[in-house]
Amino acid sequence: MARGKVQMKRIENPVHRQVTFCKRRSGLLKKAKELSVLCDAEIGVFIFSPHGKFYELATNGSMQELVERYMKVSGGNMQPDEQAKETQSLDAKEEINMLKKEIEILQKGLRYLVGGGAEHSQMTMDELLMLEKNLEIWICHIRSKKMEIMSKEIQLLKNKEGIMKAANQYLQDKIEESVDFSNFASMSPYPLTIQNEIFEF
Amino acid sequence: MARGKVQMKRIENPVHRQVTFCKRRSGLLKKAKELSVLCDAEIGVFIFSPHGKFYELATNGSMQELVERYMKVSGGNMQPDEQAKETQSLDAKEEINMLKKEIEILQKGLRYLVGGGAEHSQMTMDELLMLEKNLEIWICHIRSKKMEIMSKEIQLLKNKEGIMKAANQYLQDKIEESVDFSNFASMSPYPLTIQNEIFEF
DNA sequence: AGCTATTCATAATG
DNA sequence: TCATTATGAATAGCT
Repeated sequence: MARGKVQMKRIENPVHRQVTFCKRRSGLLKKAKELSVLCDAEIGVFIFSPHGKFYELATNGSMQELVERYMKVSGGNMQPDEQAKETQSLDAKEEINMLKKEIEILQKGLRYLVGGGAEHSQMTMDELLMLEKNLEIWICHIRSKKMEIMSKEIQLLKNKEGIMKAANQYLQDKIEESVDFSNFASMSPYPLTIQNEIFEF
Repeated sequence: MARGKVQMKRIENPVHRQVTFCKRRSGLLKKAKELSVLCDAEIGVFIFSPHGKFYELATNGSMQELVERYMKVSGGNMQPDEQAKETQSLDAKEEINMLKKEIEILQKGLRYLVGGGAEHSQMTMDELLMLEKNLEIWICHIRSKKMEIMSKEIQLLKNKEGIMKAANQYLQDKIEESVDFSNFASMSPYPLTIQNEIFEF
């Protein structure tokens, strides 16, 4: 340009840089307008100054329209973030509805259950019957669970008993053996205390 | 420009227009790049040709970033739709979190109260006993509530019965009176049907 | 900000 | 589409 060609690199002198920014910015915007008018094109320009100031030109009046059009055109190229936000918005709504439904159900159940005396003052006879039935069912579940646990414990104890008996027999045999061998008959009368030490019950 | 000043209006000749569009477009993008480099600015340019073709320049590489930055900067001017979507997204997230928390609490309560059939697989015997006891207490509450309701209904019916009896008596007396007075003895045998019309049961 | 010398962009043309 | 060129436009450096 005039009075000396400029190097295509950042102007280090801040004053120069600022001045040039001003001048060229207006030049750019003017050129953009001209192109728009002459060639019937729609043009949008963003300019962010190094100091964060923002300038824009939108030849059709609304930058939003341009941005939206840009979104459409770049379409599939929509950045993951943006696209995510888009679908997320829908997902969120669905999720909220789901959660609300779930809460409603839970609350109904809780209200039903917890009501505990005062709450079911407004419940109808039918609702009370239903609730009673449900509670009875749950009690059945609980009792069967209890039975299950107890059965397991019984089985476990039976197994232990079997093992203990076998061990007991084994020890008794040994003692009898040793009595025969060394003639210490006084060691045999207490086999049951020995097994406890072995199996750590 | 060269060889004749141009009128600042749409170039009607389509060939000229297309040529000018090409040249000026590249010129504009060049200027934009220069401004960006010289002045350390970030610049984005959209160009939509009249035929729908799309050209863009983003000095920092990503038009998306610029668009997002534009969104931020234009902030308050953000179009209702966009802004709504934005806040909606945040609101939705918050709401989801709230709802999830609520569900968690409710589930905890329900799990504690109900055990829900399968849920108490990990419950201890003590917990099961506690739960069973609670459920039995609730059933008691419900049954007493049922009794209460039934008592009230019985009382109500008894009251009605009393009223009906009194009414019946009253009517019978009247009829007897009228029999005495007008000698229509045939009207007295059906006092019970009359009371139904009066009390609308 | 305004000026001017100079470079740049580009309209017209081949 | 590409190259050339004459000319208007843009602007760097200065005040």
